[in-house]
Amino acid sequence: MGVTAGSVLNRLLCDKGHLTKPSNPTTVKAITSKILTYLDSGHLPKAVSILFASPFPFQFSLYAHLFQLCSSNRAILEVRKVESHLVTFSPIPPIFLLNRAIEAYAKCGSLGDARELFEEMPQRDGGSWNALITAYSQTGNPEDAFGLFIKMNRSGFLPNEITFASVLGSCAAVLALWLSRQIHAVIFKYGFNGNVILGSSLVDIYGKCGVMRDARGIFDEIQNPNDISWNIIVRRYLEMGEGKEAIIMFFQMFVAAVRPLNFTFSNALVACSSITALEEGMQIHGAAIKMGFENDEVVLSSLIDMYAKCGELENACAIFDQPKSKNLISGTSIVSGYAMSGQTWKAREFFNEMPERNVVTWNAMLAGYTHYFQWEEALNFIFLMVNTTKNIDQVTLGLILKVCAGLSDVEMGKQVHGFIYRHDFCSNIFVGNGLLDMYGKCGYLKSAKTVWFHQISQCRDRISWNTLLSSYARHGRSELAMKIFCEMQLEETPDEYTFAILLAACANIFALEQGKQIHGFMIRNGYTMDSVVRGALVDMYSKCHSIEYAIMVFKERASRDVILWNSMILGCCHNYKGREVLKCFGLMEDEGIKPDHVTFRGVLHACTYEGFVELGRQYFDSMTNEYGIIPRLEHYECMIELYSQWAYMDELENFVKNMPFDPTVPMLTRVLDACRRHGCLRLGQWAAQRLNE
DNA sequence: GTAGGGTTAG
Repeated sequence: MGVTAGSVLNRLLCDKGHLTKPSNPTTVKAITSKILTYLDSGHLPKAVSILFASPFPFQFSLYAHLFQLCSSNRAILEVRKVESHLVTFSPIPPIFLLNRAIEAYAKCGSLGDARELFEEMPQRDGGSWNALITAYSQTGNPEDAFGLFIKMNRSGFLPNEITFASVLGSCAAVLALWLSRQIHAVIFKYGFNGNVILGSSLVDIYGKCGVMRDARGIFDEIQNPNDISWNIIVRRYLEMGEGKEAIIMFFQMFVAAVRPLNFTFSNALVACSSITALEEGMQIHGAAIKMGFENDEVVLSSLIDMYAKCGELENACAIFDQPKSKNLISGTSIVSGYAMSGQTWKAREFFNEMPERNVVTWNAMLAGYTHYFQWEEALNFIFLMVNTTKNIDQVTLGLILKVCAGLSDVEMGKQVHGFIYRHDFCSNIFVGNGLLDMYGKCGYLKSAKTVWFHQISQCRDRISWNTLLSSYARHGRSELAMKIFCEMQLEETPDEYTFAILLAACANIFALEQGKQIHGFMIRNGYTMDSVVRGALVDMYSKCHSIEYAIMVFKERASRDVILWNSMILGCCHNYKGREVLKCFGLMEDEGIKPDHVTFRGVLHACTYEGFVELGRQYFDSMTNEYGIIPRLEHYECMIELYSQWAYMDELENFVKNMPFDPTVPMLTRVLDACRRHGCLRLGQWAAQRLNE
């Protein structure tokens, strides 16, 4: 251990004999210039080591300079030497220099030295308090910083801007909203409310605490918000899920003529991805180039990710091909972009050619396979991953569990469970919920319950409850689901997702009364009926053959997206109201809503019920020709059903023999059945032969 | 001379 601040100071105070020595200008001057030479060549320890060659004090500015250099170099031993020289040879060291020493100790990570020097100082000023409060605040000791702040006030020192900034920093670290509001009031009282830094800090805290209205109010009152202030407000909107507002504020920066930081560009671009605002993203791209960010690695990576997430893979790749763009992060963005747009094959090709990958890259690829239900590929990839890299984290485990659930492979799920147990991922809520979901989807409700009580009982959240509910609902245990819902309300507020699960549970067992009760509960408790919930309601009412109620919910509000239209269309299908389906399809188009593959499933079903064979064929053709939707397996199944049921045997034969893929077993069975019923030998023989193959 | 934000990918 070196000499601590306090002990040197004590020696100084007890033994003042050598303090009366006169200074020697020539010695001091010579050593100063030697020290400066060392500093110029970057030799801080050497410079400090010759301090004691002079038994006289140096100019104060030299000490200040040395403390600053020690801080940036984290050179604790040198701080001690400089302080030692200062207090040994200056009769009364100026307070500001000792404050610098406190700051230097703190920057070097030694709160002990900082505190000791503070305690032993013969005299303190407000700056000394500030230095120590900042020291505690910046080293992650917010409680101590608050304590010192109170002590400072009691000792009769008035806090200034610096004090408030430090204390607010601690408030932000522990989200102390209530304390922040009080300090906000005091700041106002002292007239510091025009201060940009304090204003920005308050915006930061209110934003972090989720009260964006207050945050925005303060932001609007800052007279000249600077780049950091703008960065904070954009970032906070983004974090609160208000991507649109974040982008609006970003463009406001240009009106205010403040040059954005590269991080602000990055935040704004993430905001664009979050709401797939490609148009705005491209404008930001243009602005970035105009303002000279075309070689900024952070901005380039963010641009690549924005284009990839918005489905513009060509643009993303074009930027990636620029020399400054190629790195692990942007490469991972490309993999993720291809994977999550369904082009898993391209993603894999790119993945295989990457010079380096990390766990995020691997997860991005795996997420693509799971998202598109490519279980076989996912499984092979998992084996490759386990054999290639030791890096598996909670995201990987969550995805692997998703694969187990998708394949209903509970044996593999149990093995993963063992791995989770052995590698101490048990306390991770993300993994815990994944386990719960896996057992639930595999129908192992008992195991799900064990996970529930023994693994996540301490840390369960709303997602855990929803997962448990949906595993009971999926297996027709509706009454139990309702009971669990009652328990849930004791510790979590249900969300829209909860109700969608419950309504689906009711629909599955045709529990109209309970469905109505949930509907009423939501209305009484002021839940927003978003399109997911309205879809679940339409679905429940139509499955329970209360089509009038379904229509009522459907017509309630004007905003209807494709999902809600689909719910209504499938609801009509359930009630064998084929003509209504086709009517809906027309109205939907009038509203400007583009039909998707689910819509066409409903439409083709409707044509089957009503016997509109020719119309059904026209709709099927229009999918590719007019709407750009590639027919899926289920649409081919619908057409086979349509022709089979209405005995259009020539059309059936032509259709089934010209599909772009081999007919599946259920398809051939259906064809064979139709041939038997309508006496079509040739096609029947063909189907039987294909079945035997 | 002391004070604030942020690190893009799953």
